[in-house]
Amino acid sequence: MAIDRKQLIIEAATKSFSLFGFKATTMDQVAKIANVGKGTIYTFFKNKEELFDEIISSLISEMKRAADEAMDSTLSFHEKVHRGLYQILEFRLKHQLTIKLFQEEKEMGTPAVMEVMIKLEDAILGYLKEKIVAAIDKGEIQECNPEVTAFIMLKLYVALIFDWEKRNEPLEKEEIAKLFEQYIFKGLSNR
Amino acid sequence: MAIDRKQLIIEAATKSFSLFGFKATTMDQVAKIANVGKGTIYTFFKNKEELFDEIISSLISEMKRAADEAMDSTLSFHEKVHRGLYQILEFRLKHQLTIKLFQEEKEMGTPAVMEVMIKLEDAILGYLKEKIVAAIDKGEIQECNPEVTAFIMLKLYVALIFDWEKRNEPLEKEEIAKLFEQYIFKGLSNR
DNA sequence: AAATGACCGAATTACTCATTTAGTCAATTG
DNA sequence: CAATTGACTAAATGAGTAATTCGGTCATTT
Repeated sequence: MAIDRKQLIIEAATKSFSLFGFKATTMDQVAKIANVGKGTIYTFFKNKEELFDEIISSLISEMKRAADEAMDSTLSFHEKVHRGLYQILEFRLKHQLTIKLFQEEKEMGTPAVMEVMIKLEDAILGYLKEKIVAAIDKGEIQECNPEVTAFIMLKLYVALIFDWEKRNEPLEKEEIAKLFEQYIFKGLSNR
Repeated sequence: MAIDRKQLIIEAATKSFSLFGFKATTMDQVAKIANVGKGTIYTFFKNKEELFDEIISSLISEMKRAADEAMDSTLSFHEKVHRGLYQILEFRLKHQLTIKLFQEEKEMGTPAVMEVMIKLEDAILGYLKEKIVAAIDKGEIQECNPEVTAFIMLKLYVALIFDWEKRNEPLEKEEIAKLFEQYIFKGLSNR
């Protein structure tokens, strides 16, 4: 079969979004990098935003997979959540595309980027919520509101990883796990 | 004695900062509202920022006073922190000036405003830290790092009061107290 | 001595117009 | 003839610039 043009376009766009962000990426540029006529892009994607969305959807899958891989079923719930969340947030910290988008969100407030960041947060919250519900069912943790609990866990992690080091020495991964246990978990655990 | 020009200037500036924010407030405007020549302002304050700083310093005192008033010594540490923090954040939510500055911080990133918001956060953290150290000394709570604990408490409260309601029904004061107890306190308390 | 407001240079804003861009579609290709 | 293309268009952008505004000063007034 001939080269997969759709894949070429996705790869080109990913590269360009990672390098220049959403706004500064032009469709002409994507077409050029992909070695494809601009019109071809529009046979696969309705518009620039849809192309962007498709890329973000894969990113979300990739994140979930990374989080799942960081856990294993022998771990306690508390260790699972710590490793999963840490993995996701580290992913955010290391991945070119997420770094660029994070920056574009706060520096320029590009609407399409804002939207996508909400989607990303929702995906993380949904993922967390799933784990929490499962843990409640198994009696690993107390009854609690899964939405609020997921929200609090995420906020705490973001605060410890991103916000704390704005004004202090960064915390080690182990310290974060310990703090998480001390503040959240000892209050949640059945034992 | 004649009218207190310094006080007039402070009142005029507070009014204008509250109404238009820091950047959009002109010294001519402050002078006009205060019924004072512009030059007079500069006999009391080195520049616009110093005038702003003095106003913020009183604001911080006012906040601390409000927090202190919301507590009484018969309360448990957990109730004290809840009431104090809630008071401070509600203050932020209701006070014209803080609302305007909060908005100016994220929408325009005015440097002078950013600086002052850091100062405000530091004041809250310092205040909290004091209460935490006292509680540790009295054996009311476990040993813990007071800086990190203050930081986590503030972040949790801000998340529950400001961030949660961006995408959900606002939480009642009682719910917030309960969540705070459930997630933070049960893990901290000696009993 | 205290207060003032006209004045100044720097910074910001309003505006304009040439350029760029997202998306279309008639022509082209294999 | 289905897939691909890039010239084309209307809309958005932003560089350049003229005009205004602003923070701060200081000679004058009270």
